[in-house]
Amino acid sequence: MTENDKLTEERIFEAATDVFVDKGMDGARMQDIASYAGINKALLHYYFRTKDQLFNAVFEMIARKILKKFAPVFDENLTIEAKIRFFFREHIAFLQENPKLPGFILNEINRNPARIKKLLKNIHFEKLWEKLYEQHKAELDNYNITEDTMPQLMVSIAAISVFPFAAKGLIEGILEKVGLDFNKFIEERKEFAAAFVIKAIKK
Amino acid sequence: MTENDKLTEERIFEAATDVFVDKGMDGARMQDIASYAGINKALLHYYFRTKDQLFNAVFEMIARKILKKFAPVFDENLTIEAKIRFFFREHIAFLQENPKLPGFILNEINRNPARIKKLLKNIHFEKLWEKLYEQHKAELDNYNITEDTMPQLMVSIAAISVFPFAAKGLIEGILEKVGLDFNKFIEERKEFAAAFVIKAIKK
DNA sequence: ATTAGGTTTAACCGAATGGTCAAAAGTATT
DNA sequence: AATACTTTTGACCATTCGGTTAAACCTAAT
Repeated sequence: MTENDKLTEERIFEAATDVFVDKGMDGARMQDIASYAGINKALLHYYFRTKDQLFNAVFEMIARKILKKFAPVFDENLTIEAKIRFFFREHIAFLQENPKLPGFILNEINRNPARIKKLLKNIHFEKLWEKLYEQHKAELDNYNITEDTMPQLMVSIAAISVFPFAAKGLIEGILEKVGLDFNKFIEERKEFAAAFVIKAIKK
Repeated sequence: MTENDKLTEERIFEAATDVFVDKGMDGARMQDIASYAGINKALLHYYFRTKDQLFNAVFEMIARKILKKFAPVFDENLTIEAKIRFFFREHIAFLQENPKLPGFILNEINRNPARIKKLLKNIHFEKLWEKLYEQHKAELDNYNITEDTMPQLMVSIAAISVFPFAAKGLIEGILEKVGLDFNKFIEERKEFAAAFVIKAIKK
């Protein structure tokens, strides 16, 4: 029973994840999720009372998954440059396996900015900030990184990693027209991005 | 009459633009657009037969508007560095006035990747490419730009400019938590981004 | 004043959608 | 086998939504 339970609920959850990520909250249909999970629509409401509830469960799971991917940046004991290389390699690899996540997340943040504030509440950026600073204090003399430009740098790094996936349709289209392959472009990007950023910040 | 015509149709179009950009195709409601334009819902269908037709009109207008903003990069007679500075200054300024466009465009591209291919059909990237190369042939010795890395560079530049707006809700939330203001962050970004990219590509 | 044209509206329609319900089916306990 | 409980289903409901229609309204020409 409890075994079968888990199976059904899990099947629903996975189906919901697929459909929501693909169509977004507004575009997703409960019937689609049910069909995709191979069950009756009423059973959806039996396990997750409303569409909102189901969506929230999916969204939170995905958000947690993503935040987890960022964590190593603050933990790993590496030099600045090694960390940058590590980040792009791991993060882009993650996005290669989940190429639709950026578009989904960005869109849903736009649709409901309040939700994200709730998620951010439990993260103490000042602490992470200080931790990061402590880790690399000695190195910083060799780089053009100040307290002012740090947020700019972080956003730029995120942008360089995430944007190609958020704009996949567009970039894929353009690359195709000049005879290039999106997947190869992404594969090369892991190295390019790291070198690019390192060069930009080095004194 | 024809004066009033223009006024009504224009009012509808502007209302539709606002609502579509805000809610996306799936989230937008014809009734909302009608109310926003101060007219009856039936009148919407009188001027634009279907929701799809209205949406396509809005989308194409916006796409054209954006592409126009990119054009100067290929025309202006400036050095590479001046062009990069010019681009970030102008493009970010444009996004400051239209902060919701990136999210809208990216989301709709995801929803219907076929549409973008149709739009790209009329743009000949190979020609723009060559034109750009001709313009800066003499300068290129001073920069680490090759045929291989050119697409990576272009995407990175776009990413650095567009991403903060596409992820506005998220970035705003994080900046707030460390006592920073999004608008100021963006204002400073014009200069930072240019310096960052120039430093990254300089030999 | 009447006619003819486009413009605007209220009322309505059918399909789709999120959600409910009562009954059926399945399972475990006694 | 009977009982009690959970899971699953088909049928159904209320509302929302894109879209239609016929009539009212407005304006200009005759």
